[in-house]
Amino acid sequence: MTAPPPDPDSGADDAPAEEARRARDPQRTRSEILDVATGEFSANGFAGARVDEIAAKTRTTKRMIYYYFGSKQGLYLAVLERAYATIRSLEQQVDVEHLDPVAAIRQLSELTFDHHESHPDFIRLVGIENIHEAKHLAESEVLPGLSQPAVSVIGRILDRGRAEDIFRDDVDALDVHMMISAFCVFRIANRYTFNTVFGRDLLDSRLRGHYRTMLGDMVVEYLTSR
Amino acid sequence: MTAPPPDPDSGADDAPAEEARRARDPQRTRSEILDVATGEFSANGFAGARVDEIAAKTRTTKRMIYYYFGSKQGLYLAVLERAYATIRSLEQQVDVEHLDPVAAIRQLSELTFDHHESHPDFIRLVGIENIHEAKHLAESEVLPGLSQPAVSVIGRILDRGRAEDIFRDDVDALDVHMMISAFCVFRIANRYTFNTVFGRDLLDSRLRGHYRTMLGDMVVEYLTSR
DNA sequence: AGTTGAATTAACTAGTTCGTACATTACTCT
DNA sequence: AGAGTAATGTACGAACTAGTTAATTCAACT
Repeated sequence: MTAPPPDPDSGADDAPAEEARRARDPQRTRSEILDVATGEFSANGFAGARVDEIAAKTRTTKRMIYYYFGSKQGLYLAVLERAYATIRSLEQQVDVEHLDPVAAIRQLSELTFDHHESHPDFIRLVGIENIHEAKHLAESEVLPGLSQPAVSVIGRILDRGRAEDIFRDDVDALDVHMMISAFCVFRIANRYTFNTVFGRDLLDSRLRGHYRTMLGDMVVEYLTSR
Repeated sequence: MTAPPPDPDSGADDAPAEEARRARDPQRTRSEILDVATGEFSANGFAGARVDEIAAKTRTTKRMIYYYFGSKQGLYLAVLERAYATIRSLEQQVDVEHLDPVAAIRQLSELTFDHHESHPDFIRLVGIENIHEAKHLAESEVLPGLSQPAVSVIGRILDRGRAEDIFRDDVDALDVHMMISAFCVFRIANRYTFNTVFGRDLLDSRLRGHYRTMLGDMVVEYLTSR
């Protein structure tokens, strides 16, 4: 039996007193472990990541990892959950109401493009989780209900576009989400093999603008055709 | 010092005599190891796959794996190389010359769609290799020169389409290849997390036709716009 | 038949890796 | 101040894993 885990969120009122001291700061210890673990898991996969290595890169010890997260799997799940929680804010940023449908869908595409580019760790974690057929993610209790907003934003854009009779009506919001994600994820996730096999770095900064507009064009042209 | 590895391809004339007997068949032993290893690596990742487990699922022993492939990495690379070699035949099947550009690019899209759907192992291996930043693949000596045909087929289609003035001219063959692959790969690779998060199985057989035409439409509409 | 070398098998080893038992320190509340 | 609890450090071990040593079997050739 391990000691009972502490309260995950015991008040956000972190006393700003004594910045220099670092002892006894569970909040910070927890998040520091998660930060390091995110990097290690995304770089080495679940089996490839080493608990000892994660501990070594932290200012705490391995004991703390087990104290807070119980097991390697528990830590991995916590990393996944935090990563998914981070992404949910994306779709909310789209200014759906004040843009016409075409501009809105293009903005959504570009926001997704930017977000994925700046969160490669998340994409790798998702890839790793898919190798394991999402069996860890399936056990998460905080995940459900995290995705509705993402889809409903797209749904509203589609509805408006159809009301104006400029969007095709044989796809739903999830299809569009998939289409955009596929493009953005592939560019990040398959960067290395693509470069090795075809000799082109999809993340070359000179190509960034090209691929960004290419994505927007692709989605818009597809939706407005017919 | 290990014994020198045998000739990888010493004649394909397998004597059909004595089907029942299985002793002393290096050709077969080798390929059986590769078959099992492909499954194990794609299911568990490089670090997660167990050499003992691979050996156990074969009719040979672990020593044979080291005899033929030298190391776990050597086996993994051999698996990768064989998987990539399998895929190269795809683009050759497109009937570029006898179809108009639009029909040709649609056929290519659908062939890619079908191929990826029937080779999930390959896609998972590529994903795993990307987690390791393609460092294993980079050491392959048989890989270079395997990808040109794939791209040149698309290049010829694009050229014809532009000669007829029906294709846009701000993308090259690699871009189109990327666009098609992204869609097909995402559908397979992210199947599990997508289903867990959004509750839709991208590989549901009832959705297959929908996504297949969606891909073709997407590529064609994009290329023919403007 | 006898020799040679490739193919195969079983048992072993040296090094990791996750997880824990136990001891200790800091903080909080009365 | 003192008791009780939360947080942390150290050291260790049981289980596992990649890779090896060494002995054995088989097939082909002379």
